[in-house]
Amino acid sequence: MLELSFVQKKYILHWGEMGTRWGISRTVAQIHALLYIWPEPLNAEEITVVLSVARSNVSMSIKELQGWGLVKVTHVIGNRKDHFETLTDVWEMFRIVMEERKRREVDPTFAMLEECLAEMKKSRDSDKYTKERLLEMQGFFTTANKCYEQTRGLSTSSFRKLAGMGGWVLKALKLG
Amino acid sequence: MLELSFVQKKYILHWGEMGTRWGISRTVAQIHALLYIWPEPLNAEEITVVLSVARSNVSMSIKELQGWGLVKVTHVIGNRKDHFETLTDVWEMFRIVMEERKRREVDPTFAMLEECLAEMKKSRDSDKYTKERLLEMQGFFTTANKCYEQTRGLSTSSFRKLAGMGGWVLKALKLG
DNA sequence: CCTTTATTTCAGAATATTCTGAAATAACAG
DNA sequence: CTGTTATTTCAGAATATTCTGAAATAAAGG
Repeated sequence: MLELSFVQKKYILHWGEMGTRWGISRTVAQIHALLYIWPEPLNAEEITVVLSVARSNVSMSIKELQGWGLVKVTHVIGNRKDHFETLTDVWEMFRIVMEERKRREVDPTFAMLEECLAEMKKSRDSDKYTKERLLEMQGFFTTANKCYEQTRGLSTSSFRKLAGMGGWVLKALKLG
Repeated sequence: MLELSFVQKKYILHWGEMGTRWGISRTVAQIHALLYIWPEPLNAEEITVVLSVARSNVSMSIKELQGWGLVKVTHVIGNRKDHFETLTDVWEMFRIVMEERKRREVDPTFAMLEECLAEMKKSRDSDKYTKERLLEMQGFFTTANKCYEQTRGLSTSSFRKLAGMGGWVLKALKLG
């Protein structure tokens, strides 16, 4: 019967901890970790047993992971239970999380800044300083977003190649 | 008496919301937002009043922000209260946060992976698949860290310049 | 249909986090 | 020293989040 080794437990527990520091619930992060290190797709029942959490918690957490696009359903022949698996490509995983967080947090912040500046204009708000700060923040987000756009589509191998090259930033800056 | 405009409130509330999504307490994020858009350093009492939170909460939250290196104490002549201010350079702020999160979350994860792999070696763990996954994860962190090292020291102006250039990643890859 | 198995939903319990208020401590001025 | 002002600490209240268990719903097999 499916049982975790010492190392596997360690990895899963650590991942759960990290999750909570980034606004992801412990169980969600643990399930993701489990699927990542487990060689075959697992069904909800198995996850329940291995992580010692309620069946319903597994159900909800998997929904959450599916919402992030990190977990997919598969089926095992001769077994009608849903089985779940996650990506093995970590860079791809990272890319997906970035994309989602951008959509959920960065875009709304962008919109908020836009609204604030529009509001100031409309009401002829004379607060120079606040306006300046809002513009600076908007500028940062715009610039950061441009950088992101340039790297979001990179394949794992391009990413590795890029990182392997020393000082490409300086090279790029000189070329500019 | 120090009072917030509609736009200022909107900005601060939004920032508080965003904070909670990234594991930062609401008050901590709000104080940071307030200091960011306020033209002069504020003392704890003023922050208490403006944000309607307990004096002690302000005290603890400022400690937290100082721990992140995002808030500094200053003094106003003729006033012995501590006054607080934050950076105006957003890129610098971002850099500081990245550096801290790396120290608090990425480095320990690195260590954990190292420990797991060492443990597997020592106990002659024959679980090929888990080992493979751990190595892949370690590889990702190593590569990501290299990328980070290449950009951590960039000044705001270099950062802007880089973002302004189209397709530097591709250029850099060709040069590689 | 009816039975069995699988999954989801959701109210409220359990837990974790944040925040408050009171008390302790510190810093200063006279 | 002593009184006053400023700051910090921390137990527990308030709140927010996560998780459970029971009940509802869905899906499949006969």
